[in-house]
Amino acid sequence: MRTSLKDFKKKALQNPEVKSEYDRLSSAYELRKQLIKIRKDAGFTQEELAELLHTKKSNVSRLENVNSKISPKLSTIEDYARAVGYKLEINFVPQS
Amino acid sequence: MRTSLKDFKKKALQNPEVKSEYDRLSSAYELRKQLIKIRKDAGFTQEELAELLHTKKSNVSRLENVNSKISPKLSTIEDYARAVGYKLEINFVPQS
DNA sequence: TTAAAGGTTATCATAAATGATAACAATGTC
DNA sequence: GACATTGTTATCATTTATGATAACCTTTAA
Repeated sequence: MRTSLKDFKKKALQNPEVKSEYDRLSSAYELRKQLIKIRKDAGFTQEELAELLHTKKSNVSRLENVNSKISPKLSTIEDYARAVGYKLEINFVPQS
Repeated sequence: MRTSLKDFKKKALQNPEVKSEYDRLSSAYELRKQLIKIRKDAGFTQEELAELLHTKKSNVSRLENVNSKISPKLSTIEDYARAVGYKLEINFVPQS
């Protein structure tokens, strides 16, 4: 990232509105990266996982896709995690 | 509003318990208990929080209600948490 | 260069979460 | 008692996630 762009990002994040949006998007991004990671660590393809979840690979792809506009249900994430041998741990941490 | 959000945040960060070990939950039941806890800690009624979330108190009640059969969207929980001064942290932990 | 495997995208139908309204219960205060 | 405040429950409308199907892209290996 070039310096000017970095500066812009830094400045933009000082705007509370922009920052909250950034936090939301980045957390959604992180979530999907984690989903993909635990699936691959478990050795499943999307299609195999889809079968475990009684659904189709296209739906698994949509869930994992970073560009997706959806906000999944909590149970969907829980089911996904359980199918690949994980469980969800949710913490509420004070905003700083 | 009884307690301003700013006052709450300040107080929360000074509290060692809140700062060092945040609230953990594993089940939907504990999730809802935590939702109620962070709302009350922030000094909001359901109606006040509903207004912050641009919704109605009955919907907040439904979300918090332990007997509720719904599995909320991730964004709903995130919005709720942010409105009372928290953010969500989600971890995938291996099933034991 | 083919085919197969893994993943993506578009679309539509359905199920379920959420929004809104109203009536009600519980609780405390005067 | 009457009253306001807070939270609950039921219901219906609307929005949205999810299910299903099909076509497509990308990579890899034969």
